[in-house]
Amino acid sequence: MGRVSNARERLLAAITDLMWEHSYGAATVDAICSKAEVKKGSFYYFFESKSDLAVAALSHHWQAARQNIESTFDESTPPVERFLNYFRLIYQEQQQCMVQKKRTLGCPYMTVGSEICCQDQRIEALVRDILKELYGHFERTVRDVALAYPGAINDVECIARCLFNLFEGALAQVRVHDELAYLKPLPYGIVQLLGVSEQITDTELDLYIAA
Amino acid sequence: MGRVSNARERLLAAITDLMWEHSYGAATVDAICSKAEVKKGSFYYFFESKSDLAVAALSHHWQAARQNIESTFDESTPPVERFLNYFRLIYQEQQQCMVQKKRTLGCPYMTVGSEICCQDQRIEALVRDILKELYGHFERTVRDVALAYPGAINDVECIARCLFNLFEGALAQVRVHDELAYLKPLPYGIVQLLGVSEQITDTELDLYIAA
DNA sequence: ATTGAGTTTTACTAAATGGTCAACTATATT
DNA sequence: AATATAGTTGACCATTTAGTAAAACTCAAT
Repeated sequence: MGRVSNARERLLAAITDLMWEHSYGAATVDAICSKAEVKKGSFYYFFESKSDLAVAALSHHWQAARQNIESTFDESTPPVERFLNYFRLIYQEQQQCMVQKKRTLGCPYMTVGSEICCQDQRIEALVRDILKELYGHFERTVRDVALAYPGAINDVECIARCLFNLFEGALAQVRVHDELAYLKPLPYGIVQLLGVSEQITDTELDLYIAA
Repeated sequence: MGRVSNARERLLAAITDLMWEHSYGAATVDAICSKAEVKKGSFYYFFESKSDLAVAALSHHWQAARQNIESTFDESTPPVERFLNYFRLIYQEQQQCMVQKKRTLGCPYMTVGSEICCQDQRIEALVRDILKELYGHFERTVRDVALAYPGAINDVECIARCLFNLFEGALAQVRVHDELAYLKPLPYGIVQLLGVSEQITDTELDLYIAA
């Protein structure tokens, strides 16, 4: 009973956009409300605080992204390809930002996490969990590469962390410079770090970069 | 004539600390003033605006860091060692943060840049310039590695960008997780990306990681 | 000791901030 | 049609925000 509303969803979308396009600090309650076309009273009907909304929004965003990521890192795909496909996913996401927001935006979790990590403990904890879960896919996949190409990798965790850093670093660069091109070196870096550069031809790799 | 004052320097130090330890948004004029023990009137005597102070502070911080970085990347050092020494520099800096600020803080330029890149054009432009200058050292050094180990590297720029991403990614992780350990995989990643892992023994590498 | 530039201080503003509340409205169920 | 319930509204509040104005003070050189 009572009336129904999608204001909650509009608020989640609004703060996600504002945090990603600008920053958590720049996403004021007024700005969120006007973007979501929701009055402030309704804001506080659905959420206890701005920090609360941010947690819900990041969580929601991650839930949505998860499906895509899980299928990308599915074990049915050969492990090196999983990373190259994940690269393509990232590349396309940033391309879409370019079209929709006229800007590249980088990784929303890392961006918000880096801004907020000394301010809001709940957001900090959530971002850490998200990044750890994402990293988990990296480590598992590197382990599969180690099985597929014996001798190529001697320290799985070390290589997995390097790959993760490579991705996050590239996304940070892309955001700051607003330049998609900063992603292009990734496929080369991936095969080099995985020690499989001899197993994969340059033309195979170019398919991913051109994407 | 007139008196001399170090209030300007105290303000530079205060905003640098606040931006790095928290964020640009969290560094309010009042917070800066109280940290610097300077009254607001004096603030606006020395700087036109908060954004002005931020530009001056980042610039000042970079000028100070530059000397250390330039000597680390000096051509008198063998090129692979330059990267490993730069890693050590970074590691020690973060270690120092841990002692002085009870927290790791990551890369101040990337952190501020990522927060502010869609808000303040002057800060954005400055951060881009700083990051580009730092990247320049990477590219030059990779070029020297390519000369020293012929055949190891076929695309200098690509590898240089990957190394830079690796560093910045690791620093972002270190900041978000407040964990120095996230830096440890870097030396392995460096030699792997440079394709010189066969030229360098694991024990040699461990010297850098243990540092 | 006077000068005058350099610096500090206090008190102020106008706008923006996060947040509250009681009254109101729409709607699904009975 | 009545009613309970879910959602909406706009006016309001205290606080914090960046920034201003100008008087008061301090010190080095004359």
